[in-house]
Amino acid sequence: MAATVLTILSTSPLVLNPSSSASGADLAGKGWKESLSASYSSSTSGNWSWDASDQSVPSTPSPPLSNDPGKSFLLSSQSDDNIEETESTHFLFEDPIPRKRKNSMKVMFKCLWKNCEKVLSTSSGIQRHIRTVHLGRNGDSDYSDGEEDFYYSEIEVNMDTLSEGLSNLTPTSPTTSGPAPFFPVLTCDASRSEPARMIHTPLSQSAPSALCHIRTDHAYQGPMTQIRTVSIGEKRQPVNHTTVSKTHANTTSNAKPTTGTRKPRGEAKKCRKVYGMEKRDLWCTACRWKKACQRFTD
DNA sequence: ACTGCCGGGAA
DNA sequence: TTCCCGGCAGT
Repeated sequence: MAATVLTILSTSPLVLNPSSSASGADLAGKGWKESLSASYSSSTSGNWSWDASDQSVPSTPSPPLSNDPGKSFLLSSQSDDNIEETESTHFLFEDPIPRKRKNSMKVMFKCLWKNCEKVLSTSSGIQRHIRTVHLGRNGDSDYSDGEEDFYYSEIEVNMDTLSEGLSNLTPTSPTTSGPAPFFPVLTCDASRSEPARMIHTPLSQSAPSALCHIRTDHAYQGPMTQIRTVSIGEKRQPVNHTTVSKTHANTTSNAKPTTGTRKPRGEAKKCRKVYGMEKRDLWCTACRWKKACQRFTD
């Protein structure tokens, strides 16, 4: 039974949903996921959850950018027939664990139950969700026989592309209008053949090239589930936007101990790396002279 | 090994 | 001033 469900889900998650527009509708009626994901941007915790089954159909065109967090919060607290939701909002404002900032990958837990692609931020949350909603167990008891493990998988969602949209305005293509035709600009549109899909969360909107990597840790789910290594978007270095705080911390704590002032080395690709030695004439002059790059500054 | 670039030198 | 490179340091 479980294997069947998993097989169906893992092989054709996209095929399932469009046909189930009716069953998706009652899920969509709750309208909580949008508000939650909307408030994601105002918080670092990222404990949002959304329903990935396609209710993003044009009939619910709620403008994703116009959500103001306050209203969203009201909405989400209003439709709280769900324990997970209150828990999510709880975490949203508590943020007990400082998350690693570095490459802002968020680990989420996705329910694999048929027609329920609920995503929660904690394993206990998803376990409880499965226990109560799908397995029909008592939600109060934390007793778990481990069966829930069959019905969810751990996924990683990359967030830094959110700021990548902003970085379009800034340095990658600087004022010198450097010829940067070598950037692999969005080579993977395959997974986005259906534009309407991407509308329903602000996350996916602001992060069009989000790298979404799904994996599972349950070996007994068989090889089928491992296929879900969907990489939406080119793995590009987020140029420039995270470096500021890092270098700042560096200079304040450690004021040039022994050697001279050596900059911590920015993480932006410079001319040499971008164009390569063979196209050295495309480098900026500074790079040609082995000076600090002027085109791709940090 | 590769990369970024400081320090210094030649033209 | 422009151009180049040795060599150091970070990755």
